[in-house]
Amino acid sequence: MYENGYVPPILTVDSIIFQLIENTLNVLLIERQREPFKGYWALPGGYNAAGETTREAMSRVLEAKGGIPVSKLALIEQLYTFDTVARDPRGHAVSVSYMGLGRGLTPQLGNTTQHPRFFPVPHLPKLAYDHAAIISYAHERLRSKLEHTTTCVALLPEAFTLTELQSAYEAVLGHEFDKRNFRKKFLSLDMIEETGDSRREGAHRPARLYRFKSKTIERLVHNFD
Amino acid sequence: MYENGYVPPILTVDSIIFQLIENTLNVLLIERQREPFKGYWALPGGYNAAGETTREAMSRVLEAKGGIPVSKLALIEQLYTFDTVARDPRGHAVSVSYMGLGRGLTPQLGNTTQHPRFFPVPHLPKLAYDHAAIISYAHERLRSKLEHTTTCVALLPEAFTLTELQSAYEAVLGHEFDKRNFRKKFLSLDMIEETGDSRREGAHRPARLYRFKSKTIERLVHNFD
DNA sequence: ACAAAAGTGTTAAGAATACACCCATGT
DNA sequence: ACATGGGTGTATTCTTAACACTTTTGT
Repeated sequence: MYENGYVPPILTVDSIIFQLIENTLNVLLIERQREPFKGYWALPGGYNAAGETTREAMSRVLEAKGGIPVSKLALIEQLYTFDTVARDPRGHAVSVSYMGLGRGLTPQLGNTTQHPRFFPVPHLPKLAYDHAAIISYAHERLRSKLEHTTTCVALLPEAFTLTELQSAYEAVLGHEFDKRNFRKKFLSLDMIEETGDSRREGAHRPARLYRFKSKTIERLVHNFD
Repeated sequence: MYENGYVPPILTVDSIIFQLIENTLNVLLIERQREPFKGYWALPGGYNAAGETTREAMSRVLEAKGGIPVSKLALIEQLYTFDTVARDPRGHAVSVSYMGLGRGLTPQLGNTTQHPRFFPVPHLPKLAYDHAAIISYAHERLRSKLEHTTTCVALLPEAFTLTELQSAYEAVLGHEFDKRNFRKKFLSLDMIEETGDSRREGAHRPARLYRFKSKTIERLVHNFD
């Protein structure tokens, strides 16, 4: 295959796709149809063949097994490369993982038999391989991105209320904020603006809608934590 | 090689080794002996064969081409996986990069013909491939680690003066600190302690020596920047 | 005595925290 | 009229930033 005796290791990709559902952070999993870990849940992943970039492989695998077209994601970022032991029966493999963020994602089950589903991160099913560790690594990275940057553009709809914004932070960071302090601080960062509209829903005062001034992810002057 | 037609891409590893020399951040480079980029300087890197973890491959290559035994490094951390184009004449390759930190490192030229040398980051020679971009990515990561953690344990000797500590920060972050504020803040973090000794050198008052209370890298309560 | 780096405190401005009530709407 | 979530201000504490002189040593 390659001249002069060089044999590369098996290369795989994994995707960790997060979205918020009902103020909770959720992650996309598929059900393993085969041993090892038959009946366990796993991150959508698969082989990376020669001639394919890791990002291409990730897109292909995510769509084929996870039922999510990569074009629906608002952010994709390479996470870490794991030297996975025992992932492949053929031996040692190297796995490049990507984190993806979006909102309103629903897996298209069309041609997959892998039952892709979003699970709330606080209540994950039994996980194959070291995927529990990978998810918590990804969650940690997401936490850190939220603290330092405007990453939540990728988790929220274009127009959102301050309460939704605060809930997104609370869901990812796992603790609550004081409403007045949160609003004062976020508004002082000068990264969001009112759309002018408001949203009526339920028997209470309508909420003003905001949008991010920039759709790209920016570094914050003062961090949240 | 592998059954059922799967052919993995070429996998390589690269190492970005930093150390401080005379209050300047330096990086280890080797001179390319062959085309492409013959005569340019490059990060020590090489092939990762099947059956070898990326970290093992990185250790092997760093010692063979860079003349630095990995045991001399105080910290090794995976940095990023680049889908390198045109790194290998045989086509698309995937390269896992590692950042290493140490002090007092001197390349052992024994069996290498690659002239490994440390170059000050502000004055790099002409670089092969996209290695200039990789070095600045690594530098950015190092900056961020220094701001948030006690990563400079890996850059300083066990006992160091506060002036040395401050110089390390200044060399990596690229800007100066006020001496009184820096000392006050660092001491208030409660992560270093006096050794009890001091160091006389030159025609001036001797400097007290300090050590980190923990040799592992800890998160700081308040950041530097 | 002088040159050179080590060491040291105070003040002012800005940021973070703690905390409780009124507002606009639907039923 | 009441229930529901939206919206707002102040006082205190902590952190940061700006700033200059004295100490100890070697020559």
